[in-house]
Amino acid sequence: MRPERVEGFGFTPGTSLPGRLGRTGVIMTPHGLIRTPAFVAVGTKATVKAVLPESVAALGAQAVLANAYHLYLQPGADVIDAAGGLGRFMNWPAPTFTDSGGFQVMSLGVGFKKMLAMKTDGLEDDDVIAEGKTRLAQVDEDGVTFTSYLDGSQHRFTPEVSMQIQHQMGADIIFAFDECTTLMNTRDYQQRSVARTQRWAVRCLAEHQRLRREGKPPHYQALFAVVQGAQFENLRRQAARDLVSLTLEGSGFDGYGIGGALEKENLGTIVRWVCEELPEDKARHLLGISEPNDIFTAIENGVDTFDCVSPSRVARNAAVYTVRGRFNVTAAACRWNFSPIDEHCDCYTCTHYTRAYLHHLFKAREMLASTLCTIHNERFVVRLVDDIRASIEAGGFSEFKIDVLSRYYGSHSPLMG
RNA sequence: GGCAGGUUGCCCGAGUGGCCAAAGGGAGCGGUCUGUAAAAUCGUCGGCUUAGCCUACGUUGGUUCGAAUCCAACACCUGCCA
Repeated sequence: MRPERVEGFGFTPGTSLPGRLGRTGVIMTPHGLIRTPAFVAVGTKATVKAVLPESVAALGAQAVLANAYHLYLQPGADVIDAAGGLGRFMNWPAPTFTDSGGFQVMSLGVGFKKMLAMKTDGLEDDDVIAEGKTRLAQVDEDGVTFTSYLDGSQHRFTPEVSMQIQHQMGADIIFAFDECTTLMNTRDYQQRSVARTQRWAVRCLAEHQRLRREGKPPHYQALFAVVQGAQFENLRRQAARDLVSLTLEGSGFDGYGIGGALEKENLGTIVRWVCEELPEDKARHLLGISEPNDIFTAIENGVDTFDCVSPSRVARNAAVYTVRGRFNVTAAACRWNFSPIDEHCDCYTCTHYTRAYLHHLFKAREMLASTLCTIHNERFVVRLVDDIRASIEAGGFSEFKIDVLSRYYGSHSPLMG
């Protein structure tokens, strides 16, 4: 597929969901269009793990999101710059995003998921760290000190550094450097953190504009601010309003990201609070979401694009999506099952391989297992979002949502074929 | 023929009188994963009527309150000597 070449950047809303914030639209980037809602595949280290770019394109992904922190550590933003930018470097001709490293403030700072599910009572914010983990990120007002997970060396990220790195790597859409907090942090900390993320946003915008003015930009890079505020309505709304009203030299952010601690039950509510404050003519990206129910919830509450590591990570660990729910192909029930993962799926994997074969590949620890299951899972999510877009345009979103979710979360086991 | 070492749960392998249904791996079985320190990680893993009982550490017999652990014989396996 040849991406359409466009000069600037922009977002044009299309069909709206009656009475709701959800809509279709088109994001224009120098490397082509993104028809929204859209799922953006994650390729943290400039590769969607285990899959060729041609396959990523073939499964319908419109854009790829890489990570500034990871690529800064390895191979270095200068290498990517010399290669002609992120897209050229990784042989991905379509639109690209880079995340700022803000998520790593949390993931390297406190550890991960187990922690997020734990009780927070009696813990000071500084105690919030996973057992047995070493804190690899330390936040202060000016920025973050990272300890490289690769070699232990110390690195300093500030809003300015993140902008410089992301400009050097040249993705079409870049994110402001934010602090991603967890649900475990106290309300007081969340409040101080959002305020700091706002101050960082100002610095990001200023540095972004300076770099655009003084640098030699290969093309227009769009800067998205990130709305934080955890589960608190006033923090979320205020954060969104502050970012929307922020302009320097007459221009502000090109779009908005929604990030941070999201209670699963309140995902829709939180997204709605934020999107109600955001202008209609700017794109909204929800960071890190991909479960089917979350996708519907996010879209109907105003999100245009989102990304998530889950489809690919889970695929490498043998879990696959079907219209009737998720299952692990390592399950014994797959050993003699010669049907595809999902009869309804049109992906390369489902049209060529059986559950029994994938089961075998995982048991034998063959790399192709990861490749094939990633192709399937990414296709599953991309297609779901494509179908949601079509249902909005056709006026049948609600029916489609009920239909999909009742089958996906219904009692029929996907292992039964 | 002689001397020495060995035989442990599906597999490998610790354990040399009670805290041993037996460490640790692996396999098997099941789960988890939401801006990727992830080809990671957790649980389970003899049976049952499961705070208890039964069956188990090559086989048979013995010592002992008590044996995978000590003794004897036998069966196989591995070295070295003839």
